[in-house]
Amino acid sequence: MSARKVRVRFAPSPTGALHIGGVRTALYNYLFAKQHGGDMILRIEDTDSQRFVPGAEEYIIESLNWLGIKFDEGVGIGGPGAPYRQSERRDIYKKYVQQLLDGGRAYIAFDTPEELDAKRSDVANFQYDASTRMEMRNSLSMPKEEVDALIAAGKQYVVRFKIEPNEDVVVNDLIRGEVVINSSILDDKVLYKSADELPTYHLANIVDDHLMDISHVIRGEEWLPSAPLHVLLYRAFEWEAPRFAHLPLLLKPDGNGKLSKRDGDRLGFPVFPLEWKDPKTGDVSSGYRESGYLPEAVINFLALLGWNPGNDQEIMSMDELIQLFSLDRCSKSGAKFDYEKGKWFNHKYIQQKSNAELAAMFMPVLKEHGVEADAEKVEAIVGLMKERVNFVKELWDQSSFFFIAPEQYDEKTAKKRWKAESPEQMTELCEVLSGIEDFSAANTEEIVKEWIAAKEYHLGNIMNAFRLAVVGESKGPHMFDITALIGKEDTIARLRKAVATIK
RNA sequence: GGUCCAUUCGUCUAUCGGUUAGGACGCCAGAUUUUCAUUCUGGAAAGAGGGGUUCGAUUCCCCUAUGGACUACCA
Repeated sequence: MSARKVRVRFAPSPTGALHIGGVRTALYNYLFAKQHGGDMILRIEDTDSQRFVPGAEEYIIESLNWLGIKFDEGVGIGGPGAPYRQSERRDIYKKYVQQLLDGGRAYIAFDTPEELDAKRSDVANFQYDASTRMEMRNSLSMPKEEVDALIAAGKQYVVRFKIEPNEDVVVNDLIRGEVVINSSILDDKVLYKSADELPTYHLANIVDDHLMDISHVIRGEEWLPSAPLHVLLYRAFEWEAPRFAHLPLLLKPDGNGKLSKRDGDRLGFPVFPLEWKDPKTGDVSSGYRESGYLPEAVINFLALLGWNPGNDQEIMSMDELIQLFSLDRCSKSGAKFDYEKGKWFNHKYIQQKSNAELAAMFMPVLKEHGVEADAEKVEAIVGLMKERVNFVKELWDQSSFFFIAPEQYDEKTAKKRWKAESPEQMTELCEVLSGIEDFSAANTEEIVKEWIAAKEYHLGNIMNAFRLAVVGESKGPHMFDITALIGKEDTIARLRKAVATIK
């Protein structure tokens, strides 16, 4: 391998929200670049003016920013290769298109899209290539004067790459090894359209990767079939081609096929990093961020979908991933998207957060429920409850009773735990509690247990009824941790209310 | 239809010719617990099929099957 400096790019098209598979591609590029001390470039491939969606570019940048995937050069940052938006590079492409034309490696074609459609429905498996191009309307089949006249008359045309047939083109893929495709199955790809004076993806991509000195092209497997075309293009320009690595696809969790936005809607999980509102339809799609995912968890989860470090380690920070990542440990086959495992990763990362950090994230949720609580109390509660949840917002379901006294009591639990003697015992318990000075968990527990022992009550019966009265159902952490947090007054009030209410 | 890529527990995957085929998620069971969770322990669960090569194939080769991607003046 050449000693070229590692430079990779993530080159999305601003046609909508960034798909989670695209995020993974960006991540692998990033990990690879950083591991080799190389550069990561963000290029926006907006050569299709038809499909441009306003806001998409900003969305992409914000998403990657949230996830901690950083760029060294590109749109929004600048750099020696600027501009990084392909629509701003028209003149550059024109020059290279002309070079191909002058060298006889490409030609001008006048066939309209309608004519081609007609031809395709007419002739089965029609392909615009060496076997058919002389029958078409182009600068190869027509006299030069006619071509010039048509152009002078303002007739729209495209420039097609002239592919020589019957040649085995070898793509050396870092993940898949040698992939050989015969050039005869390739068509004379359109490289440039006079209508909008823009190149198509293939030309723009090759020119930019060359000009930006990209050393490795790491992209989705959907590009593998066109990789030979790209190799041929590099050869036509006499440029050194970058190394290629085609990543396996992210598949639907159930059934088969590529993971799509629809699957997320259908199965109820996000396929986009951030919430996205389609400017045309107004449809809103959920995002990982809004669903309560920690960026670290999304990164870790995605990293392991198609790659592994070769041992049993699963929890890895971005820095560790950068250390451990390698293209030759990427799998070749597609990975079904396992949303359940994603949740588990989030659970793991929540456990790693400090109580203060978690409390800060929980505060807005409390506010939504109309609860005002001081940070210290929330921190303590979060510390008690975090191991039970996958998401910060689940904290509310688990711990709302800390903030709001139960309005009603779970029927099943009441039936099972509230005995005939419970009202009397709970009233007695109120007396015991009211006499306690130090209401800390340890002290309260000691005194209450002494009382239970002295009275020879059944510990389980007392505690379960106590819990029902304070929490409203049969759940929650250690009882005395709860009472210490809600305080003596509230504890007693809840007990009295339960005695008056539960039958 | 054509071309290319792929194929180990339900899912993500380990294994670079010799293993009781390992781990994780999920699932089930048990233990712990004043409840619910958590946690811990255990369990069920896999080499698509057929041919070769080899003393020996999950591993290498071929065929078949299945899945996927691509096959635009989209990326």
